[in-house]
Amino acid sequence: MSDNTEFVKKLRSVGLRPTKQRLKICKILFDRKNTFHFTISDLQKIIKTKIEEKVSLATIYNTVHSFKKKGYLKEISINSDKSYYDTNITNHHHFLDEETNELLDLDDNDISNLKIKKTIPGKKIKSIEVLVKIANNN
Amino acid sequence: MSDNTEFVKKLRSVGLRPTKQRLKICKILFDRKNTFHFTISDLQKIIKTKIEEKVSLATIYNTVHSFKKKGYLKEISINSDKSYYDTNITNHHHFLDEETNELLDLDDNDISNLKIKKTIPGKKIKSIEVLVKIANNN
DNA sequence: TTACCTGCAAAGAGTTTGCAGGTAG
DNA sequence: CTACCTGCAAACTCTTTGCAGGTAA
Repeated sequence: MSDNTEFVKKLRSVGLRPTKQRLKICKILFDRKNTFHFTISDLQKIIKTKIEEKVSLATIYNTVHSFKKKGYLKEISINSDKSYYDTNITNHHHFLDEETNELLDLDDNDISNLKIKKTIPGKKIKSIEVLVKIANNN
Repeated sequence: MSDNTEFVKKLRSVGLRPTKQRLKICKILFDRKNTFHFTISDLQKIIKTKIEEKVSLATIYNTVHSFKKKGYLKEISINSDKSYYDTNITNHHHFLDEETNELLDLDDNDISNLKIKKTIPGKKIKSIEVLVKIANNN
């Protein structure tokens, strides 16, 4: 937390200079126990609320994109007007609550051994993402 | 084809009047053997190319949304700047080729019996969508 | 000092909406 | 005739880009 060394290393490893704006973004994204699902505007609101200083949209996009490229953030495949990101970069899937639009993690082993039986010549599988849409039980 | 009766019925069943613009959209969407994955702008281009007459964007959006609401089209969950739709409304999944950005159908039984072991109290599963990202084999 | 970064504002892309004239029933 | 529909353009939202001043190394 007060130890920014880890965040400085993280930023350098993606080729970004550790500026104070980026360190704040790091703190919000990575200084937490639980998985965090967010959109860019969620992140912007949190920065505005929790932190005395403003960080411009351009900087937020740029930083999030760099983390995503390096694999420190995952982009979640749901159809939405916005892009959703996830700080949980392990192999896992999602519930999407259609009522509240909330995302919930679904562990890889909460799914019976998922296997794709069809193959495409000359192509290999890069990732498998499962989205389970849920709604109220009535 | 020359028999529009089916399309007229389809349009009425979603609460839309069978206008000539909408019948053209129907012809493109539903008068085909194979599944059709498209974006609104794909559809617009096809209309412009194959059909002598112009159909406005507003009409295309409105018609596609009505079909989707009624379940005659499925929206595919991928993260993209655009929305993708699918004329295959059976239970199935997709390959997404990361090289070409093309979508390919993946039959439900091309996936080993998919089962979600985790449940959320008070919620039930509405749908399960699997997206398999593929890329060149090198 | 140099290369990179920031904030701002403008520009882009996809989608939605308001409205005046047109058409199905 | 009435309600609904069409095309157009403007408006909106999210995202990207250009640029002038600022900062890390």
